[in-house]
Amino acid sequence: MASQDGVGRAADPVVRSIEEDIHSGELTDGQPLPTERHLMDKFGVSRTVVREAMRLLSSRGLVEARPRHRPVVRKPGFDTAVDVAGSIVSHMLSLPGGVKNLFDTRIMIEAALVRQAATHADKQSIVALKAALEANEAAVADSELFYQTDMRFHAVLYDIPKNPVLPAIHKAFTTWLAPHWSQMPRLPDRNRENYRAHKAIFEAILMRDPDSAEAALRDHLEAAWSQVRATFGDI
Amino acid sequence: MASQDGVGRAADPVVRSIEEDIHSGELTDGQPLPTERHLMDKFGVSRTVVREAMRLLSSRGLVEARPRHRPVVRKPGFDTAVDVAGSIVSHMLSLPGGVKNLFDTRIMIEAALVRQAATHADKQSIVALKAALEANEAAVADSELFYQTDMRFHAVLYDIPKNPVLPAIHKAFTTWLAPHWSQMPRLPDRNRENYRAHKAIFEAILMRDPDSAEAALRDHLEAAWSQVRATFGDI
DNA sequence: CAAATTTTTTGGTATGATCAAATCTAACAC
DNA sequence: GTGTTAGATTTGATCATACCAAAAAATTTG
Repeated sequence: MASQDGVGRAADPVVRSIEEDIHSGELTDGQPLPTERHLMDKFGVSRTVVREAMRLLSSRGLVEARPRHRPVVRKPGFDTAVDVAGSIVSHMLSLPGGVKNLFDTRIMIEAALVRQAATHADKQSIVALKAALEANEAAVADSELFYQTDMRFHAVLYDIPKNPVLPAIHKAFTTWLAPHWSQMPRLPDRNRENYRAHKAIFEAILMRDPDSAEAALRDHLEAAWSQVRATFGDI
Repeated sequence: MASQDGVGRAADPVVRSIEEDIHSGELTDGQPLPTERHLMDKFGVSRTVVREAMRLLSSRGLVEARPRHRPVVRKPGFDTAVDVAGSIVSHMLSLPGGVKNLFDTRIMIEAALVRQAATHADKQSIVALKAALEANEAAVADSELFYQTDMRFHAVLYDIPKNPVLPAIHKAFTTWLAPHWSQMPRLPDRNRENYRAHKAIFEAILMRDPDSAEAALRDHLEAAWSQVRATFGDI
């Protein structure tokens, strides 16, 4: 709830104006904003306020403010929201059970995805999934590459419904869970096991069998979780 | 992606320190932060930097900075992340298809939820769901109350897995989609129709039949979507 | 014309001042 | 003793100015 407190900040009008310009396309993606000194002229405020406005905009993901550079306009996508929420989530992941809760959510969503894939995936998606699976198989010996193809395989699942929200969710899961994953020991045996799990999922989708697909996916991710648990203990 | 650019901001150490204090419980929830002048003393930086740090913290949801008040520590929950991401998402919802994509995501997730409810819901959850359903029925004549009990019914679905991430997701959906929903005409007939849909979902869960539950839920939400569409046209 | 160098611009930070809202303090009435 | 209120003080918000170092632009140089 955005609680208004009677008085607004002086930076507010500046933010709103720039927000509108971005929204209306006046300021387009990648374009640098006017200089701070120019903006203080334009809005008749001090530089303090201009900088305050910049920071508000950047916290909303509308501009990207690299330290000593001109702020750059950035029209947000769903994944920008993930970026912004990231720092908060990472705080919560350190709470007891935080990672587990997030991982369970991932299992639930991917279970839904594979069901959807099994019932509705079009030919093109199946092809993409098959390609990802083969790349995964080819990478069994190279753990780093396997990690990437593993992520890619799951990413394809999120692409299947052709809903841009879902890839953003996938990005959220990977970036938020990665710290706990990337420290895990990588073993070819384990890679092979994971590849087989992917293959089982793929085949269930191919057979248009949502129940098997979901079961295979759950097996896979729950096994992955117990691996994590074995590595880190209770988290 | 948190792109590091060689040089860090001077506010960074301040942010990190306070972040840690909040995290470690040194600064507890609801407690006001030290004054700006005190902080500049403590960290040996100018007030500019202290204020910059405050802005960063508040953009991360770790402190709540009401305009003329002392910033207040706020230990973030998953729903804080929703708050922070909110302004971005609302920007994107105005893009063509934005609302539809979000709504489709909601359908997918709730479909997964009712499946889960049908297979794993414990007795207590069933009771809660039944209570929500009855409240919903009792409110058919009062559209405003019906709206609330409707939301409540769905909220119970998100509570069933006892995973705090899910209620946060529900909050996200409701707050982000509410603007489009709340303008809809409320009619007792429509309420009754929605109640019947809820009842069908509940009964399928009671029968431990995930397929029927999912089907009933999809019917329900897709009908709701076509109502929205009939009201607003293509969005 | 391209590369290196100088100049100008611009963002980051520090200081100090002013103002109004909050907060604290103390006098005061009941 | 308690609650209220007027006054003093603190404190956040904003402004103005200055300085520095990095970036960008302009200029010289090979």
